[in-house]
Amino acid sequence: MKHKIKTLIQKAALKAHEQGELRSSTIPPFSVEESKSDIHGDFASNFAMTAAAAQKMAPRKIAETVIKYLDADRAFIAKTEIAGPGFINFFIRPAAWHLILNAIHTAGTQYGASDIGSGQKIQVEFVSANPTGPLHVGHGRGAAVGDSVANILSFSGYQVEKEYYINDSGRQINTLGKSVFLRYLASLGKKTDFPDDCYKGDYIKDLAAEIGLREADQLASVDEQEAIALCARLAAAKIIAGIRQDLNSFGITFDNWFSEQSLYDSGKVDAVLQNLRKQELIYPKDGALWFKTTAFGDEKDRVVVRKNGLTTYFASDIAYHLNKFERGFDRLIDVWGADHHGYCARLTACVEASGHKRDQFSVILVKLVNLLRKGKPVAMSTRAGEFVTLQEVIDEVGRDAARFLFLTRSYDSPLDFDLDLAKRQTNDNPVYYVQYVHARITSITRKADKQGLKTTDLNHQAVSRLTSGEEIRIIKLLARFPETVQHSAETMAPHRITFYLMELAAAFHSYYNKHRVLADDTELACGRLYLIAAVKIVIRNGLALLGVSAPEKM
RNA sequence: GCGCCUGUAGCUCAGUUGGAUAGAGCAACGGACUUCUAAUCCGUAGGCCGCAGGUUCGAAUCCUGCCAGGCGUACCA
Repeated sequence: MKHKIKTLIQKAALKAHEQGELRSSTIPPFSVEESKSDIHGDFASNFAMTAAAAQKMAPRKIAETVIKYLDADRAFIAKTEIAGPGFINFFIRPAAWHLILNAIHTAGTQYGASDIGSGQKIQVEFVSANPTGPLHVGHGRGAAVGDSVANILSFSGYQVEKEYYINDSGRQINTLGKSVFLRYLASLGKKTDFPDDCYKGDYIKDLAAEIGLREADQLASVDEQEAIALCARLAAAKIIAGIRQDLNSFGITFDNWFSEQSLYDSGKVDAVLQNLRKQELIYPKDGALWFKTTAFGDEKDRVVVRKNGLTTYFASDIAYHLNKFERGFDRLIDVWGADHHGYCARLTACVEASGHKRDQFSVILVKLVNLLRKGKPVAMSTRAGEFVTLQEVIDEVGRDAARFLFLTRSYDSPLDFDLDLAKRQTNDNPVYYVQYVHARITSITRKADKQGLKTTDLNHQAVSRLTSGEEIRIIKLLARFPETVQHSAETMAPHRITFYLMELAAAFHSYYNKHRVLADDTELACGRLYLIAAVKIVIRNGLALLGVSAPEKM
């Protein structure tokens, strides 16, 4: 509808110029926005103001001229007005709004979808928690954001693949093996020191017991280093299986699980380093090898191979991201915790060094989750074994509530997750407010079915009865859904969907309390049923993008 | 010190990429269930959009400088 009005204005301006009433034929960038207040109509354009400089005319005068030549379809636009400094306000006829409902019913589950991605292959990598312990609440936020972003992009015409990167190589995995092995020895009654840098959680003891039970012979027959390596391998596999299960119960599945170790095994890391060395982007200094990331805007160069000959995490990360491009992705999105933001510049550098464009790689930095208990912060540390797992939260708060809660603010903003609040006040959670709309509508249509009333057949006569302010307001909101999704895709911001749904839910609940859907007047009832069925479609589509269910009953 | 992010109602946060009178949810107060699900609704109250300049028809939004907070600033991941 906005687009339609925009074209009307452009045509009018050109026509006015032909008739000599406007000096210039240039059309400056201008906008058509929804009016905030009904007094200003349904849409407003700032064309006259932005054109003032080029036309050397007063904005209100330009507005007058444009309106004079506006070839407005009278079935569409009821009237136009000039207001304030030169806004052109458009008042849309209800009949024009009614057409939206038909479009929603026709599109169904696809209402809100678009092809702005035009089939581009895009990869979203998220969670990627180290396999050294179960997922905790903090990971939950990244999981909710990543999955939702993937949903939204896919709905917007991108070809999306979701990937989990497993850091199954390097020091922390060795530490894991050591922790498990030491707990195993302790369980045999051998006295051992348990160093501070080892993982102290109870889950380590469980792993040790399990691995000990199954691999006792093997562990006894090899030396300590091999035993640790064996423990590491088995424990990591076990933990990954657990993580996969936790994510499943959070409603999240990945298209691909990518192993860091596989990059070493296939020689990809070495190959990439050699390649960069040929390009003279890697140089030796102080006994280590450095990547010249400063050539691409990083503040200092970064080590890829340490003095002791071991590669850094960054080295395998370079190989990993280049490998992503080799797999044919046009764009890469990484979802990271905000505490990793120091990493952005160097990874962007390696993307550019490999001949790709800077904007083909973006990082979503999700701010920290502050876990609170009775309003007081809870310290969390995987190493110390002090954390509340994601699974615990899902069990106590519920999957839908948890996912919705994680998406109730921009990821740029830190999130307080009060356990007691989330557990105790489940009824106050906004997710129920939105889901309740879906359940209510289902309940009404169920009753209508019994009365033999049709809810999904288009009846122009009935729909034309939808003239109340509340009804038009709801239709306007429904009309805004597709652009909300697109905007959310462009900015990779799922919380826009969340806020949109809360607004739509508010409009519906308010309407419900004021007007009776199953009115005595059968024709009116049919019109209203057609309307609320459209609301149901949009609520369902929106919740689906967030990974939240739309219940038939509550 | 430098870099990134954040400062909006008592609290937690939105704010349609620069638009008209800045919005929600909690919390507070007062109302609405013989009627489609009260997990709901209606009303009242609450503001120097951190501060100071600048850009222009117009700024919470863009620029500069301060102030406050968070995170980062490894041959850790």
